[in-house]
Amino acid sequence: MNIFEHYLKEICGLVKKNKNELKLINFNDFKNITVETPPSNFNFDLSTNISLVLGKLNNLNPKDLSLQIKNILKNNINDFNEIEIAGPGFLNINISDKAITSNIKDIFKENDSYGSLKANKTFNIEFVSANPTGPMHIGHCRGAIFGDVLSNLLIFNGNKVTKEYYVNDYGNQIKNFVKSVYLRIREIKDGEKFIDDKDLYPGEYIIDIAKKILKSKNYKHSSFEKSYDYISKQALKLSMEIIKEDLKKLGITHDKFVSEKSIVQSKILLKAINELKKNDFIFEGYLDPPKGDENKNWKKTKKLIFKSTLFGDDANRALQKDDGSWTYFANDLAYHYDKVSRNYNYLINILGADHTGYINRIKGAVSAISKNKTNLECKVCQLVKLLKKGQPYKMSKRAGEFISVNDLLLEVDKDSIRFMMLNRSNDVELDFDFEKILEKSKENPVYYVQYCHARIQSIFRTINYKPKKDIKINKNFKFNKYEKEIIKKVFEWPKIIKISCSKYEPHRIPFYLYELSTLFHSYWSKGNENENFKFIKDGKISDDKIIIVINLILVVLKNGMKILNVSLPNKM
RNA sequence: GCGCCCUUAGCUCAGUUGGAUAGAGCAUCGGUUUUCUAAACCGAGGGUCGUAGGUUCGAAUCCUUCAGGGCGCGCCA
Repeated sequence: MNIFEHYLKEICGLVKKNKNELKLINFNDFKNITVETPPSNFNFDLSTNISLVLGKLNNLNPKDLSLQIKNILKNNINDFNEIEIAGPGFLNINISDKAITSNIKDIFKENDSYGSLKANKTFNIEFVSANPTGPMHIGHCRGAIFGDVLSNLLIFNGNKVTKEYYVNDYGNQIKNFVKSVYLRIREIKDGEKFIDDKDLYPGEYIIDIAKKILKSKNYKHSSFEKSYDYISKQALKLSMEIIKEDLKKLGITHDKFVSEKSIVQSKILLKAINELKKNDFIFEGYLDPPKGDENKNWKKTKKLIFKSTLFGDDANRALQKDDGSWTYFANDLAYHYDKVSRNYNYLINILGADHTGYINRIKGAVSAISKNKTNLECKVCQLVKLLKKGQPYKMSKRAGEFISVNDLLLEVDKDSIRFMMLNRSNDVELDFDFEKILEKSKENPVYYVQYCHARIQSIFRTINYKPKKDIKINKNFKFNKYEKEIIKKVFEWPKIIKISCSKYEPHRIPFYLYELSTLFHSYWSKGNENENFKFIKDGKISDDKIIIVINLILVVLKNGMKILNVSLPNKM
């Protein structure tokens, strides 16, 4: 039930039916014609630009056209009460109280699916994919929550979503990680002091992993080379457990974990390379040395190269290293080959800002693999600036001085973190302020929205109301202007879902919920100014339509917070 | 040098995929509680939407120029 689309259809249908009378020839499939809420200073429910768009298309004066359309609408759509022509030719419309109650009924009927468009597509969303070399830090957190909520959003909208984690358990960083664990084991067992090297991981958690490995029966203390296989297997397992634990605490789960190592060791990589070779997307040749700096390690060697410039990348990209082994990109290309073969309608990757430069080549790879059939969308989350006492915190996983998710959760609850991380567009940097997030006030949006729910539950407790599935609506309800504002806001919910889904922008949901909460708090407070607006009198609800309005708010609040996976406490 | 993102009120940011007089929060100033939760509400002031052009009935939104800030430009992952 999206009332805007519902009335848009009705209006367009009527206009088309009366095209001769209106002297309309061109329609252009009613493109660009909208029905929306007019600016608040106009006291109307709906507004359409139909005369402006069709007027231009047919070379007619929009105001004259408006006048004619107005008459047609008035005579044919019972739901419309008052219609006004405004500005350059907008039609502003008030809908009848009867129509409002009928629309409300539909919302209650849909209840926990109100807003869903029942899209029924399949998505694969890859997110987090933090290297299993240590716990998650606050920077990973944003992308993790973004990906999780985007998934929930698309699921709510009727799609099937696979939430996927690509485990980078292969390559030099892993070797260094394993070496770090080994050196810590030596330190514990043989008293050899751990010497920090810029390539190694000095963090405390490495010691914990080392201790755990030492405890296991199967560990045999030996040289690095001899113990490598066992340590790497165990260390990676333990490390992934740490990450999964962090994710769990944040309320995030994945459906599928794909190991880079397994991709490399399988035949997928060669299959992908061969197919791209066949289609002339790969050649054997030489690359220019990297621009800018004089790279002393540069060797000109012949290798396989992907033609990513065909897809708008700055340069073609190497698939093999100097020694003939595969590059990270080659592995990732194979991984995406696998994803494409799984036949999703849409692939989405959630990346950190430091991976922006990687987008063109991987999108190019997917285009080449799928022959342009599969679209990969990469959503970039900009940096999180961690502030504490006004001072920015620097995070570096390498140095072992990062703020881990675990540290963060000791001070801030999961709900606040989730809400805060989404309370910005992914395209802008996010200030994450330790002080602010602990505040219990309007400045902290999560409390404000939760408080709205707590107040509603408090009303229900006071009047001893048990939420029912069938909510009775009296057809003769006349809603006042405060109530109408709330109802109109609730009517807009499906539009929020639609645009959030189509643009992959979950941040619109917390903003919307905050605005809705503002309307509720304001409505509630009317009773402070005027006794007649009090919700409760002598332990009973003062007016039945209040039950309707707050139940409406509840429908959207619950649906919205379920998507965010943020709790709605009954008491605060 | 190149690519991506950002630039909207003093500060932090929204802005319904081109609509009408550009909106919130914080901060500032002034009000509201013998009361259903004041973790709240009401009011006031505050704007050349970075700059300069262009597209059109109409631009914060689309195109181009320039400026400022962030991130990235490996045969690392």
